[in-house]
Amino acid sequence: MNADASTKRPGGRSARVRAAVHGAAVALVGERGADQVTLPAVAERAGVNSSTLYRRWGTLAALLADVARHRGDASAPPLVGDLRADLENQAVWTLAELSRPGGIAFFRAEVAPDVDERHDGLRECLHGVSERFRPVLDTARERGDAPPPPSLERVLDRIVAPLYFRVVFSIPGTDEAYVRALVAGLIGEAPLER
Amino acid sequence: MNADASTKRPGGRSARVRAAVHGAAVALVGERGADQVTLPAVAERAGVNSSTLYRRWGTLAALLADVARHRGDASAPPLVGDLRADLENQAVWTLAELSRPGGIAFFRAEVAPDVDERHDGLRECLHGVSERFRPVLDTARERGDAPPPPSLERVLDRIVAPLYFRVVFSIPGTDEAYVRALVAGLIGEAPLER
DNA sequence: GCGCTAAAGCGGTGATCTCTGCTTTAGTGC
DNA sequence: GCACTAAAGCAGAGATCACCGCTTTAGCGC
Repeated sequence: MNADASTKRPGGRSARVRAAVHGAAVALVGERGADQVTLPAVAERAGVNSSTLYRRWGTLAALLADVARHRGDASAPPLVGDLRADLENQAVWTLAELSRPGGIAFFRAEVAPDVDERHDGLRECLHGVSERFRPVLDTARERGDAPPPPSLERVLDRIVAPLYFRVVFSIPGTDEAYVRALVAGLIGEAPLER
Repeated sequence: MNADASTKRPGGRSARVRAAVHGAAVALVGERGADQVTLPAVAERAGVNSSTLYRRWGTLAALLADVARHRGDASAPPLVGDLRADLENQAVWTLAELSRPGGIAFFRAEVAPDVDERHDGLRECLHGVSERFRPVLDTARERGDAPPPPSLERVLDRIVAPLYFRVVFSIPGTDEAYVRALVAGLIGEAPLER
């Protein structure tokens, strides 16, 4: 569970192993699905001894959760200062992240861990999503936008939830245009009725 | 894979075994979580030999998908002929079904099966949800309701998706009142702003 | 360079799972 | 009732996984 890159010895080897393992995990989950992946399999693909994985991560769920956490760090789009644009950007990025090979698999992994840790994984995942949208709404409110921005809860219901739902069920037509329609439906001047 | 109750010999014993296995699966998933359940464990709880499970279902995912399919058959609420009431009833029932112990676990099981069958499981699950709401909209349309009912896609986005999302992330306050607010937000005369 | 030590590698062990050939039980049609 | 056979039970083999003591490697501070 402690898998901070910055714990004790972040130098060469640990970091290399970490990177190799993360890469192998992403690859395997992408091509087999999270259910068909085991720690030994990841270890072999990464060219690393499996005992290392058991020591550093303990369980597959913990490893996948770790991967998910550090996935797409520092790639989130910046705020531009316009509510509609920012909502669209964050939503499009969220959609893209979910749609990446194994995207939902990692989402599921974070949701899935053993019953004890399940709640933590869930909270963390939801927190991550929320924190991507909260600044958007906060700055809009501080800016004093004409119609005050919707609540975070509403954004989750009207934008994030449909995205997750549609990606999980791979409903066709879930693209950028659809995201824009969702945003438009939420903050008014809905152009196209879907 | 083929697990129709009505294949070759639906008589006494097969049906009993089937029921025992389904019950054991529900119990175990409910108390341990789907990840901690194995076919031998289900077999033992059901008082059935594990080879039977391997022969009839093959994999845990297939078993759970089978259970999910036959879960809550014939318990869905009837149509009363009023769009709002019917939407609310179906949505409340869906929420209740998802919230049952292991509810999301079974949802996930249907979503999860090995990559080959994943698409089938997904399609079937989505189809099941859709078919609960489609009649509601169809009858409303045939009835010639004043504002025509929303599209099925819209119902999925605005009602079903938030429910799934909130149950998966166990967001508090996801109850009957919330469902009514969702419906109200969709078909107009939204009473309470959330 | 040189020790120090965190972390990775190696090998092995017990437990569990998955699957299969054969036997036995018990519905179903006559 | 009685034969027929689908389906369940039994037992065991092979594979894999989870885990752990010990050894070896290689960053890091001096």
